[in-house]
Amino acid sequence: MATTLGFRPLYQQVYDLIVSQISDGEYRPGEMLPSEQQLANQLKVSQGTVRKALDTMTSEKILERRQGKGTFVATQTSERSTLRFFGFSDPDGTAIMPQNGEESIKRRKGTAKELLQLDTGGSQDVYEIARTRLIKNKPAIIDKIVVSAKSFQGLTKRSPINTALYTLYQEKYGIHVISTSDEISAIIASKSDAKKIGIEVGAPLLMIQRRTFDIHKKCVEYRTTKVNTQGIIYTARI
Amino acid sequence: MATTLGFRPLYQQVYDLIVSQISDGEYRPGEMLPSEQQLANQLKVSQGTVRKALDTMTSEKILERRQGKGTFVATQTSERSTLRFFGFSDPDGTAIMPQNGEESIKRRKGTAKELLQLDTGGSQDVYEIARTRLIKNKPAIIDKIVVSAKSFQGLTKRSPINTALYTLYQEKYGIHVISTSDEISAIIASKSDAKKIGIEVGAPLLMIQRRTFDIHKKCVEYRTTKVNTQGIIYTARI
DNA sequence: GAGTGGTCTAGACCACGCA
DNA sequence: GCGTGGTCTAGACCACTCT
Repeated sequence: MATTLGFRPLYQQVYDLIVSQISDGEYRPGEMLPSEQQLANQLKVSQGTVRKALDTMTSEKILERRQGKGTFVATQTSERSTLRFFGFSDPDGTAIMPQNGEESIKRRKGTAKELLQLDTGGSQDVYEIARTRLIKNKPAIIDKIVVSAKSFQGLTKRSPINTALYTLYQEKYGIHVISTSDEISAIIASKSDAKKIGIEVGAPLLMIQRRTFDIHKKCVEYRTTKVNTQGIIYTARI
Repeated sequence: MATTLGFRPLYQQVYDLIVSQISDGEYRPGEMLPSEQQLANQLKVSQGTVRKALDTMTSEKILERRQGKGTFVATQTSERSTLRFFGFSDPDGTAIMPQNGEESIKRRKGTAKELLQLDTGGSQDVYEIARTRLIKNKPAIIDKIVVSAKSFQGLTKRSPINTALYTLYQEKYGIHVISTSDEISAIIASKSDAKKIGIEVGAPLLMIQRRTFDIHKKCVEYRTTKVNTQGIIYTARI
């Protein structure tokens, strides 16, 4: 069955296998997986063991299960991808979907800090996406997004990026985002910040430094977001 | 076993029962629950069904299970209670534990907004705890904490509060905190803010408006925290 | 009616903690 | 060595979806 050393429970082995099949593209987003019974037969384990693996993946939002239909690889719809972890809302609580504004992408050497945060797999080059985003048609958010150039070949050619970024990562680069970690602070708008989103120098901005992790717990994106929180609220739920 | 209408799965009924026993004080924090087998016999369900309920409660941090020992009602240690949901850290990532500074508690009528957010059960009175907290012996955090007076009888007499608040809620008022929801924005320090934590008027502050929920998903606390993020970072993980 | 996931059971064996 | 939780199995029946 397994050597005692380095033993992993069967259901975790099943979990690992299916995760790697998803990240290898054997099962694509939206696609239906074989039924529990079929998987159990293929893998020579009981249905209960398969279920435990699938249930874990469901709670991690990697899969979606629908009674009477089947088990599906989760898709990142554009709404979900932005709001999935943390999102913006009106003071009255209704969710806000920022629209994309100006955007530029360039390739450059990563700074020491960026390479420390990102899991580049040895490569030194990164893409930097700079963009503004609009709330109610007014610029309110400044994003600087850094990703490994190695993992995102040809990203500059995709500009302007019209879909949500996490959707792009998934569909074009096979990167399945499952978690984020945010560091949040308050800063004063610099001259260039103020110009980009039409506020005075010295106005308060929320700064969010986010690391984004894929299905393998690898850090695939390092993002700095600055938000003018006049009339907007950043929400975190747990 | 159950009428088709209003049916709840057995494991959810078990879950509900144990949750209410914990909140009624039949099982106290730190106490050991009966074994799976004993519970199964008492409740006339299979061990697997009990396990599913206990596993859910474990993932919600209501219980802790230790192989070979037993299942225990979770306790809020003072470190965990502050850092459990979101916490403060140095720019280099090490966690910071703020110390309590000045504190005052008063009883008053709740504002419309507070009564809307809080689950007061009809009562109009609230306690407001105003306090500052120190980072590296310097005032850096301003808290305003509002709770229902009905649920927290005699709170003024407990001042100054030396333990972590969530620990107090649990030990003295039988309120078991299990989740929070934060709204975050950036503001400019007012004159009174500036005075309290020794910064200039107009400096940027992070403002966190938090609702805290107990084991019954009831909102038991509405808290406004203002943080001077010079040299401190507020961290959120998901 | 056939196929899917959802619930529930009964029983086996393993790994851990402790006396 | 005993009691605990952790893993795994095999099989039953239910509820939902689609044809």
